[in-house]
Amino acid sequence: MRLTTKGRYAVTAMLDLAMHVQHGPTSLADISKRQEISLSYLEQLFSKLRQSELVNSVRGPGGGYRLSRAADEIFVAQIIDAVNESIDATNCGGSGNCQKGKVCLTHNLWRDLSDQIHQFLNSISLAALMERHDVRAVCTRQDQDTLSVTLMEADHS
Amino acid sequence: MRLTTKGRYAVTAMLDLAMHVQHGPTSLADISKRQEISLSYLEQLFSKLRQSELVNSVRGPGGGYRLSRAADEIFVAQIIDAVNESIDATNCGGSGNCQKGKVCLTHNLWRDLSDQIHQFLNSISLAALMERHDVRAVCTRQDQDTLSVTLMEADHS
DNA sequence: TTTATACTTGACTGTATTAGTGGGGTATTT
DNA sequence: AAATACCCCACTAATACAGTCAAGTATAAA
Repeated sequence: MRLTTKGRYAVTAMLDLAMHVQHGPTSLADISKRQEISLSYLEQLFSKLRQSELVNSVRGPGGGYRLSRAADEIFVAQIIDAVNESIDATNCGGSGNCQKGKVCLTHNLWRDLSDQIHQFLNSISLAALMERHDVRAVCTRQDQDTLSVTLMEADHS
Repeated sequence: MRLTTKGRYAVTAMLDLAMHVQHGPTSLADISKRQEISLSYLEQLFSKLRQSELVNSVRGPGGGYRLSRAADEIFVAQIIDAVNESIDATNCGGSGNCQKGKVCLTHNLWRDLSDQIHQFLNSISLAALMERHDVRAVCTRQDQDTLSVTLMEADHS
């Protein structure tokens, strides 16, 4: 099992998308600035998120990505799954053939752990995250930070 | 966060140790046979388990390892910790400086997840695992398998 | 119709960690 | 003394992450 920057980036980006629905489609460039994630890397992640039908894309100027369904119908576990971070903690991938076709000594422990984590992450929707005060505060801060950066860039040109 | 073969091996080996206390110290060679873990790799893991004072070693013939305290005082989380598999799911290691010294958009989500996992793994002792029927069944199977292997080897010589 | 925007795809690279190997030790019992 | 088993260090192959680069295609606006 692995939970690394990859899955964290994916969830962060999806939450960013959810927090900016009111401005129409969100470009990866915007997400990249706000969340400080490499644009090219975001492209890879969104390719997978699109394949899993978690987002829709709109091409051309003013385009970007949109959530493919309501924020209360998208759960953290689905996002992590989409970018291929397995939540499974067993060695055998849950099949139970860890030792010569039979279960190993600790198979059920890892199965229980996997269930626990999955249950937790599957109980949290993007909508639930959006309602959190800490999330709203960070979002406001990020919007102001990137706004002032944009103004400074305009100033220089 | 990472939970791989490394942590699984460590827990499995510790449980094996716990299940064979009645025969005195358990050699790594025995664990290696029963659990199908490379002996050299086990040595590395037990070096760390020893540093964390989870096991004691007895040198010389008939020697091996022993749990350093009762099985109901050793918890799965401690074992995984001992071999350096971090249970922390945040990017910042829990410090909260993920984005320019402040928290990132999803920091608290990962903190909550880490708490959840830690709570779960810290609630399970080796003693609790030993009582499980599935664990006892696998243990019996392994003892018989390695016993017959030993007999066959004696037969050939 | 041109042009800029922004998505799309694929190949490629550096780095870190895991998982495992191998060889030399040292301590202790028989 | 010889066998056992811990102890320690250096090394390797494979894998996956994280990121880069480059060449496209689709579309809206000018």
